[in-house]
Amino acid sequence: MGTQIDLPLDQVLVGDCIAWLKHLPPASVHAIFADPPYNLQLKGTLRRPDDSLVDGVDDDWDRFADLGAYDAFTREWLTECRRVLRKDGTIWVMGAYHNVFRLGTALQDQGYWILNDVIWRKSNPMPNFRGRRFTNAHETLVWAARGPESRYRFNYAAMKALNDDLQMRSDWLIPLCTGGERLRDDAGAKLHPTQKPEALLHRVILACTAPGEVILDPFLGSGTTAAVAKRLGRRFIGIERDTTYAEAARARVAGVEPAPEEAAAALPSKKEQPRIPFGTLVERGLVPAGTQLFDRQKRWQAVVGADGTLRCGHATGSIHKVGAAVQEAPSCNGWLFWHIEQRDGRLRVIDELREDVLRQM
Amino acid sequence: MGTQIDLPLDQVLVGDCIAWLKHLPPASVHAIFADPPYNLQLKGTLRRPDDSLVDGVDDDWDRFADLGAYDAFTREWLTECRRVLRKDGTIWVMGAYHNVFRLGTALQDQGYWILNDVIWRKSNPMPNFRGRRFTNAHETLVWAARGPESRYRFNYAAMKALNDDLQMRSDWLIPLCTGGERLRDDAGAKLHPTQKPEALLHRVILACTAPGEVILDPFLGSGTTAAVAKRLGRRFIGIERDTTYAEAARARVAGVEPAPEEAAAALPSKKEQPRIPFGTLVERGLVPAGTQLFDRQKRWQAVVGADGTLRCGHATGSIHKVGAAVQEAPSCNGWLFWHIEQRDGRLRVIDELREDVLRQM
DNA sequence: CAAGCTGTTGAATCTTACC
DNA sequence: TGGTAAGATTCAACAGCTT
Repeated sequence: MGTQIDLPLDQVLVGDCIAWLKHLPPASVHAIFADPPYNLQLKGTLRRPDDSLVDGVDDDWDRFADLGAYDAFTREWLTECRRVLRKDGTIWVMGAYHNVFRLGTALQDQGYWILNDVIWRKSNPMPNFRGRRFTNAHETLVWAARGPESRYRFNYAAMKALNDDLQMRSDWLIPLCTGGERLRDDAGAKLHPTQKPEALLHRVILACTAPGEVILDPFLGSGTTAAVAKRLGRRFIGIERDTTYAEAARARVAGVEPAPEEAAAALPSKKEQPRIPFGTLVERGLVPAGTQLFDRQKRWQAVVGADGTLRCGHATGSIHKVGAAVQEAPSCNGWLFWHIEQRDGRLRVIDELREDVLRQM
Repeated sequence: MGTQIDLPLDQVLVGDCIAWLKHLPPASVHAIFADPPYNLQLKGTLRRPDDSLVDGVDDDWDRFADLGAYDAFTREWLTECRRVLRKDGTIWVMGAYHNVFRLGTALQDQGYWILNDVIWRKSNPMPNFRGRRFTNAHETLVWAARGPESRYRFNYAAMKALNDDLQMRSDWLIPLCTGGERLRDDAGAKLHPTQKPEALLHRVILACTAPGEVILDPFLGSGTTAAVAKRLGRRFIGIERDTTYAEAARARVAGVEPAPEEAAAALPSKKEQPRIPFGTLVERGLVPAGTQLFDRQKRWQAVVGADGTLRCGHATGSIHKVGAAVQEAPSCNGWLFWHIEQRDGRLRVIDELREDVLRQM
């Protein structure tokens, strides 16, 4: 523990993270959280359907000449991180599909031992405005030990408590950082383009550190890691090369009140009520494509498509839309309107099938 | 399309996938789904998937040699896949944290263009018995085009329909393959250690192929890809080196009943429907020359010319150009902006007239 | 005050057909 | 091949205002 005396604890260091890391003593921090540039490679502009402009990440710090340059940068800071990490420490590295495969490969190549890949599922992601891909609704965190033999810390009980006494899974549902939590400049614009939600860091820090231990963030940005660390009674070392961000992080941390020691345990988790689209019943074979559906009096019949749409004469669309169309009604709850014919000839309302699926989950 | 005659369609090919891929003509398949082995073995050879390797590591294994051998194998079959893939085709590659970073990096290095990483969230994952990690509750699918300029297929409307008229997200909740769907041997043991659920392949195939197109699976295993392809009216090519699995897959496919043709077709998007110029409505008398058009709030009005142009003050041109001009917007979809006044005085959007014409064709 | 309506926004690799 | 024009495309959360 003597080396900790030399550590710049609870400080925001301004400058290049690789240079700063080289100044830190070896095997000195218990955990690292790194949210490096993603190398998004955006081209042109993107507009929403209402013609408003999307404010994409086009900052200089996210531009690299090519994948090779990005890999070289990644391997350099990861090498220094591994030197600085204690033998029993763990590292979190975060990214999206643009860069996360480079990050994971570099971690493995350097001898880190991956423990989990954790999915941050965004409850409110930005949609895909042009309809050319799936909504990119998540980011990935790779959690790794220093090596395969590491006796790392995992606060299993705390994670289970945080998840209503169920084992914490590798997929986490957490909203974007918006509203009052989002730092803003004097003009009311977001201060940092990619500020992470405190809930995410709360879970990360609680999972792999004990109170008083040191967590290092080489890309501190707006200071979420430092703020949550202080609130949870951990020590932090933050490195940030942009002076504006670093200043904002310092001010933010200064305003944080550490939680009472006994309260640093758990926040209530929001229980998730899964929504079952009709298409799910089709995919799972409960209502195969081609099945005929009927209303209760068998006045109408419709055919199920592989994509979960119904077709009845000219009407095509969701179970609700087609139900409304055939009745010439303004709206219709298709779950209660449509039925399948069972083997014994009796009708069964499809809402009961949905309940079967819900029970399985 | 002539090359398709040479393709071994709807067959299960037994043998090494790289050798078989080299025999297939270039640019011949519309989509590829690959669920490769993620085991590494000593001396660089690979064996088939086996649950036992997750944590057990041999003492004398050389980590670099093993990762290198896995990478070499990955790059070899991905190279052949890229040759066989049509210019506008897409590939799905699936893995877990042990191997998916190698897969994604290899894809990018070979020029593939990642479109999404999709998370298969398991509703019923195996718990982590020792409580040393988060429950590993997901696997990752990487979806990629052949290159950044590819004009790939994405059945956006079908995916949206499958999800109750909300954009399909990158996280999919699907149960493990269990119960009656799981293939078993005579002793009742599972036939294949990693049989994928049909619901997963249903969504994959529906997202990126049209009926009649060809999907290739170089690691067919128990044949889920082939079975779902047949049921959805797609053609398949399956490669599997284990004769037991290959035989089981053949028998499984033979028992599959294809869905009716109209059910297998995905909901066509507007882009895929034949284009109706606005002038057609004028020609056919649905919107006679001289008709006045209004926006929804009747803030502007325009007069229809005999050539299908609009005139509104100084602005003259297509319905789109004039719509954009009066709003001073960068662009405008005139079909949804302009309305005609009906006899009862109510407004009707001209897009509905276009749909009437489409139905008559 | 509650309920409802409007406008804004978030790590974005976001079009295609025709000439 | 490139240039131009047609026309397709959004979800959840929050803030601020009206009813």
